[in-house]
Amino acid sequence: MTTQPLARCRQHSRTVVPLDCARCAVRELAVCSSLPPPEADALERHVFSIELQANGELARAGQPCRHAYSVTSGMLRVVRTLPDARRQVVAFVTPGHFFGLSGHKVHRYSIEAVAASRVCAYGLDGIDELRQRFPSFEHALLERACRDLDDAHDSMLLLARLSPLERLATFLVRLRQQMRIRGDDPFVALPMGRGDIADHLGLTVETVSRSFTRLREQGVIALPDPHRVEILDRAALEELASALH
Amino acid sequence: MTTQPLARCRQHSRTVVPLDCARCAVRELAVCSSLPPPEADALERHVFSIELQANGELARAGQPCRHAYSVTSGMLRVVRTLPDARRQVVAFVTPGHFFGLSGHKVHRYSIEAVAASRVCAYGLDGIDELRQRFPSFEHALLERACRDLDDAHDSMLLLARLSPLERLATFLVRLRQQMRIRGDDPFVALPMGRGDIADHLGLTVETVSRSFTRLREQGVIALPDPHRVEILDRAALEELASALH
DNA sequence: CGAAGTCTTGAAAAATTTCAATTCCGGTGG
DNA sequence: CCACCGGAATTGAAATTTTTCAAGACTTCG
Repeated sequence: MTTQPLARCRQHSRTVVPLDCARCAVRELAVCSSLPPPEADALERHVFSIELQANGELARAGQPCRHAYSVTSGMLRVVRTLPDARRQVVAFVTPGHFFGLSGHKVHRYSIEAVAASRVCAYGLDGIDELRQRFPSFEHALLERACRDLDDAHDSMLLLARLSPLERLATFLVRLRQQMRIRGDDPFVALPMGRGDIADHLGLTVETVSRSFTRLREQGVIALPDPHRVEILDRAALEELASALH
Repeated sequence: MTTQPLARCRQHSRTVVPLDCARCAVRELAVCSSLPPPEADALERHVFSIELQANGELARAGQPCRHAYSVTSGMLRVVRTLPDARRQVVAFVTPGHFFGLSGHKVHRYSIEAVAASRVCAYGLDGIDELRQRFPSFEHALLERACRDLDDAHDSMLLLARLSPLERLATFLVRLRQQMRIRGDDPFVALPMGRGDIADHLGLTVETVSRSFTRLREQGVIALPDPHRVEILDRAALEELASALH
C-alpha cells in the first residue's frame, strides 16, 4: 500500500466544459450507442462533461452517488482506501468504459484521474428514466455489468492465487487489451505509477518494481522508461498470464 | 490450494425433480418475484429443478452456458481451477440467490454443491425472452448484477489487503448476513470444508485453521465442531471485519 | 538546473506456505 | 452400540516468499 502525496489535492483539478456528443471519440464504444439514434438526444440532455487534470478527483468515498460516468479520454482509477491507508485500486478505467452504477446510495470508492482525462457524467435520475423508457439501454447496461462482473472475478483469482510475476504479466496483457492496442504494436503505456499498480495487484511498490526487473532480465519486456513497456517476447508474457485467458 | 478427493465425482449426484413454484421457499427472495404475478407462469415454463447431493456438479468449466440458476436449498460453490490445481472459490451461493449470467458463452467456473442442494435452472433462451418481454425482470437482473459487482469488489479488497485473521472474520460476518441469521443467534453453520474456505480467502488450509484457532484463543468464537461456529464476542469479530462494512 | 518525488535495489524482518505428524470426527461395519 | 478406518482438521517446525526498512539513482517538472 502507498500513501497519497499532497499533490493529489490540487485546486482546479476539475472543470465542467461544453459538450458535443455527435463528435464524441468513443461514441461507438460507449453506452450512448445502445440508444436508438433519434432518442440518443434524450441521453445527451442529462450529460455534462468534466475535464480532470492528473490526480484530480471525480468522486470521493462517502459522498452520495449522483452520477454514472463514461470516459472519453485519459485514464481514471477507482480506489478503495481503508482507514489505516491500505489501498486497493479496483480498476483502471479507460476511454469507452461506462461505470458508476452500484447497489449503494453512497460511494464506496474514490474516482481519481491517473492522467489528464475527460469524462461524461450522467445524472442517475436521468439514467433511471432512460432505463425505464428504453429497454435497449437497460439491456446494454446489464450486458456491461455482466462483463464487469466477469472481470472482477478474474481479478479475484489473480489476487488470490497468482504469483507477483504472474500478476504483473496478466496486468500488462489485460491493459493492452483494454487500451485496444494493435496486435503488432509492442508498446504499452503505463500512465499510472508503481504505487497504483501495486495497489491494483495487491503487492508492494518494491515487489512490483522487482517483478518488472525480473521480466526485463528474462528478456520478456524492455523498459525504455518507467512509464513505457516494450513487449519483446509476447509468447513468454502470455504464458505467464495464461491463468487468465 | 487443495486437491479434490475422488468422492466429488459420484454417480447420481444430480437428479431432475418435479417443481412447484407456488410453494417455493425462496420465492420472495428470488428473481421470480420481480415478474408480475400473472406472468410469472411464463418463467415457470422455462424452469426445472435439480437436486444435487454433496459435491455434485451442476456445471463444469468449459461447457457452454445453457442455464442460469437460483438456489432453493443447500449451498453451492462457484469454483475456478487452474491447470496446476490452484483453486479459487469465487462465491458460496445460498438460497434465494440467482446466478449464472455472464458475458461469456462458455462456463469459466464449475458449480458444485457444498452440501445437498436444490436449484432451479432457467434456460438462457427463456431468460433472454423474458428479459425482452418484461422490463421489470431485466431491471431486477441489473439490480442484482450491480450488487454482485459490489460484492466482488469487496472480495477484491479482502484478497488484496486484509490479513488472514481479518479475512476469516470478514468471511464469518458476511456468511452470517448471507444466510440471514437472526441478530441474536450466535451460531453460524459452515457446511463447506476448510479447503473451500481457504480457496475462497486466498489462503492455505493450514492458515485458515490457525486463524480459527486464534479467534478461539482470543475468545471471539467457539468451535463446538469444525462445521459450527459460535460467536462469543460479536463486537470483536466485527472490529476485525470492519474494513468491509 | 535543481529539488521533490518516484523508482530501483539491497539486506533484514516478518508473514505465510510447505512439509510432516498428530489428533479429531464421522461414518461404517462388526 | 461400539470399535475401527479414512478423510479432515489441527499443530509444529522449517523453508520460502513477500514485506519492511533503508539507501541510492533516476525522472520530471517547475
